Amino acid sequence: MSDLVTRLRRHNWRITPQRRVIAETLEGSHVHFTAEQILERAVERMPELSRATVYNTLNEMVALGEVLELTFDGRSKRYDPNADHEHHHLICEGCGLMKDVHAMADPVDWLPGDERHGFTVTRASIAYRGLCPECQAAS
Amino acid sequence: MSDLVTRLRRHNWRITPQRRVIAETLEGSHVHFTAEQILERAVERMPELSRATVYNTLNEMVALGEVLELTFDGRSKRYDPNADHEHHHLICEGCGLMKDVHAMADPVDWLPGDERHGFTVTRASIAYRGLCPECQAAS
DNA sequence: TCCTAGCTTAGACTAGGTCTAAGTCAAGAT
DNA sequence: ATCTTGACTTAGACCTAGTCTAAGCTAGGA
Ligand SMILES: [Mn+2]
Ligand SMILES: [Mn+2]
Ligand SMILES: [Zn+2]
Ligand SMILES: [Zn+2]
Repeated sequence: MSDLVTRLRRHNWRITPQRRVIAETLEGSHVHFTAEQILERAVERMPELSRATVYNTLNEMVALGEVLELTFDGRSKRYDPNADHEHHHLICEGCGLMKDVHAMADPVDWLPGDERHGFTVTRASIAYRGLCPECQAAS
Repeated sequence: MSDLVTRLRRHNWRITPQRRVIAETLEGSHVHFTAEQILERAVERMPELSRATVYNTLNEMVALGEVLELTFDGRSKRYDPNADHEHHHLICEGCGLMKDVHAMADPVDWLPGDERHGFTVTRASIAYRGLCPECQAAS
């Protein structure tokens, strides 16, 4: 019983076998998988699982606010089960490696009122970029 | 003579008629266009301009560091000629409207050393999200 | 003038993601 | 227990952003 499944259950959202496998595949990892990677892994446990269900399910979990959708490169979206812990990301520009990081301040507090253009600002995420140790050595 | 063209000239990079039209199309706007929008507009001035040249040219300007590539949604990339002024973005979750904003501090300073995982951190960008005045009224 | 490297082109191609139409399933009503 | 109905799943067609290819075009240097 994964923590993500527990959180999903609270939204009286039907936990079908397919949805459970997808959620457990996401939760089991400490990385940020693409939809295709999730399909690839989930299919090992449920071979008849379809691509459409993976995409539908991920989109629903994002809509419920229990999974984050990350789009740092222009390539595939990545899915992050860690939606209940505020955090940011550190991305290697060499190899794409992505780490969770925690900043010392909430960036929303650093946006002055006259820079808000009348918006209601609900959240902010920081993308830190640099080179990981391996890519530093390689260059 | 646009400011972006002036900056590009410094990299001894051939300013062909196509590249000039693309750069001026980008520069002339205060918004964040997609490649297709740039093609659409540039073609009004140079009808034989090709899609491939627009993509090649945008990628080169990004590689030169004179244009920023923004990927906030999982859809098309957006191009920002304002690469010489450090800034962040405020995005409406309702309609996608994107505004430039300036924070009161550099987020790199808020990332403690023990959160850097051995990376060299070179830059950080903040994506603020919320609802624009129009989308607030509509909801 | 000729050569060469770089630039541009049309259009084929790829990959990520969405949509459709048909079939399956499961919770609540009877 | 069976029925009903809406929700869920499926295969595969489809869409769109972006890349690649092969051929032709340019411009600057020898
Ligand atoms: Mn994360
Ligand atoms: Mn901008
Ligand atoms: Zn790296
Ligand atoms: Zn809006």
